[in-house]
Amino acid sequence: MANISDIIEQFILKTLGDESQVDISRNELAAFFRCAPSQINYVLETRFTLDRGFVKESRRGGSGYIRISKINIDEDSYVNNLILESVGDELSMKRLSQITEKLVSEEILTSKERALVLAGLSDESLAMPLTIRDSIRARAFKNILTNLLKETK
Amino acid sequence: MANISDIIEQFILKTLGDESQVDISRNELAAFFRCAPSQINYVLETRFTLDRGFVKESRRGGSGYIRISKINIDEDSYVNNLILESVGDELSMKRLSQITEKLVSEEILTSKERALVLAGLSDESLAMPLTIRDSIRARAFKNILTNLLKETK
DNA sequence: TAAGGTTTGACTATCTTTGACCTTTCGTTA
DNA sequence: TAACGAAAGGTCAAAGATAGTCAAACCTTA
Repeated sequence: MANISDIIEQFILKTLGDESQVDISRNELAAFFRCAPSQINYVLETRFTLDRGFVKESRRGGSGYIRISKINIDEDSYVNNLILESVGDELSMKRLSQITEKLVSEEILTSKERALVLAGLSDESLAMPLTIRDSIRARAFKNILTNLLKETK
Repeated sequence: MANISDIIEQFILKTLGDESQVDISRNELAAFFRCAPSQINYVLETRFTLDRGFVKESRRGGSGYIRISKINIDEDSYVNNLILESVGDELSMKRLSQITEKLVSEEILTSKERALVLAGLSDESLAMPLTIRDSIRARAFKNILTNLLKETK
């Protein structure tokens, strides 16, 4: 963990703290970390994703900014939305990892439960052609989520 | 015992020492031992296997790494035995249900965790030909159990 | 000397960093 | 008030940095 992207990610998370949103200046941040401004976009794209529970808005021009907000969720409707829309017909391991990360932070899953899900639906577990792996994973994960809704009640 | 693979194996074991995990850099190690980088993969594949109690993760790109973790293979002989012997190469839903029931009664799994596993590995989740479904399920379940050992540690 | 383990290298996949060029917004000035 | 320029942020592709895969060549050993 010595690459600049991880460091910037940590910095932003720390800046966020318990707040639900934070405004940053792309150029200032880039200057502070002595990196290309587009590096900031890269960090935002790869780490502050919707799957991890972040939403971004921004504005250009004088006094422009990038605002990062944590989404706050109603448990059932969040899980419902995952099942009905967000997950879709194919699910990569990477997305699964991010989504379950968010579920843990919302205490919908424990981290042990997350680990079980990740292990059970890993590429290694689903030893089959790439073409169908992601669709099996999507289906299995949606089944798990459906089960979760049942449990809650 | 003078081949480079054995030497690298010893080196990694020594680096691990009492720690439960260690991160290595494939290229650095290869350079240090003046061997092809893929030699490192060979050593990991043949010597740091699940059966011997190791789990690996890795990341590519800038500041990539290979992380090797020891799992607690002797301590939970019941789970370990399931992995190595009882589950086998094929696993029906019925048998999975029985085994996980037992795991719940042994308090190795909570009933919610059991429900997640059953949902994720159900026939419906694993929508594929019967001929391979049970073998995929066996493999996935063994991965889950292995992970359980990792958590325990 | 056949079988199986080891070594190597070419090719591939993934993640990160950088820079050139594009677009939007705002304030100023003719 | 339209035009312009400065001050943001956005996009994209190339280059760099790692790790993974696979098969051929090589070596050891029963």
